[in-house]
Amino acid sequence: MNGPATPSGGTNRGTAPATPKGSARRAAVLDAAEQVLAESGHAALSLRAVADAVGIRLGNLQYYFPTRADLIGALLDRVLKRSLEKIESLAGPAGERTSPAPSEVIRALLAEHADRRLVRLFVEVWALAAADEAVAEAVRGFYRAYAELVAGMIGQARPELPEQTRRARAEAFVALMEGASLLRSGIAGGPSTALDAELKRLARTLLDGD
Amino acid sequence: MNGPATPSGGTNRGTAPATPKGSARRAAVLDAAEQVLAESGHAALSLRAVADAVGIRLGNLQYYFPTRADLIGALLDRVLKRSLEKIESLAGPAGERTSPAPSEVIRALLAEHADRRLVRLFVEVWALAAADEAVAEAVRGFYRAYAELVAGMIGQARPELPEQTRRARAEAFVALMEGASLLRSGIAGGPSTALDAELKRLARTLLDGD
DNA sequence: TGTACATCAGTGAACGCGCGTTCACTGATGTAC
DNA sequence: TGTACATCAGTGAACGCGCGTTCACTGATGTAC
Repeated sequence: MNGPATPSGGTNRGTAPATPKGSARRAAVLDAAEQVLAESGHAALSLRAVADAVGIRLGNLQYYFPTRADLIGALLDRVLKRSLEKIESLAGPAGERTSPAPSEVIRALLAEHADRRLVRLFVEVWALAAADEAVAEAVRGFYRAYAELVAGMIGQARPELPEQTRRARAEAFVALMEGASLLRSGIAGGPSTALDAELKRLARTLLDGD
Repeated sequence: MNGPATPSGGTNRGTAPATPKGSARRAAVLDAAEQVLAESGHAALSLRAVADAVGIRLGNLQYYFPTRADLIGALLDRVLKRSLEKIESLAGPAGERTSPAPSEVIRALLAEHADRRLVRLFVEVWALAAADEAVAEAVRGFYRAYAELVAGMIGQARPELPEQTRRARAEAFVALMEGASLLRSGIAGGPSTALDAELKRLARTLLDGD
């Protein structure tokens, strides 16, 4: 406690890591945080719990994420970015006509949230958004981009539809999928092949119907 | 601290109140807890915060709800019970043919979750369910009953449909409505009359279409 | 109408605990000369 | 190839705080006789 005087701590705390090891650690911390969030909810997402899960010390975790808000913010960014990339890879780039068939996209999206961990993660994200306007803005951005991609798909199948109709159908499609994730994941109901068939039928009429 | 010996505290702690005043207080506590949960999320739902909101002391609140789990459990029961009663009053009793027209039911349900406070409450309930299997069971029970009511309505409009189809359609209807609440409430998107129209169209095909 | 007593409702203080955050420090790694 | 130095990564302890819970107690209200 009475060693040589130092400047005010490290010089790079909380910024992007400059080293392979550093960025791997950072990713490992986010992985563990995701796990805790999906399994136990954000009330249980303490810095100590995450540090334990990674196997590092609290102070070390804070080298990467100085505050809890930093950790949650980075986690949120990564979850939304990853999910959007996944959807992009399923649907094809927004403006192009390289997409797979609608029924294939629907099947893939439904398969995506057979992953209960992912669904729970999103439910937590919704709850965070409900209580924090900054989070809500990020979440709305995600769903805007998601709907945009779906609207692009609809435009390929039914190019004569007016822009506004495509948009509305795309949003209804997203609503159906997100609601379905609740019903199919064990939170609000269990899996059911009859429901899946009905969802596919309905989703198809939204993508290329009428 | 050295007064006369007493038995182990009060005799009725945590059970149903026996007095008009008592049950009014109990309801006021639950009202305040709902408010805190909807506005700030369940991480902010502390016994002290609720007691402050009601204007009573912590110890007094604990006369009605000895533990946090008691409070959250009672809150959850009341929210689900109320919502189901509301849906019942909109759809008419399960077995009878006194229901209003499908389009009217859809309109009323969509109007219901124009109430952002209610939507946020449900998002918190989903998050609680995601992290607690006992809560999840109660939530699934609610959605089972909700879907049952919808299946009954479908049965009135399309009595020739097999039971399983009615059920699947009812679940898809519920999924659509719950997803729509996210998209329309500011959590995952904003209100849109074009989306509303699309949702109504889609919901009608589920209730009496084909 | 009065009195004794049980129950209901409410008070106030203390407890131990886990939390986010701050801080001084140390060891490992890279880089300039 | 060696050395000096800056930066990166990690350690360990302490802090003040709000939390759920426990507890002994008091005042208000109802009820039996």
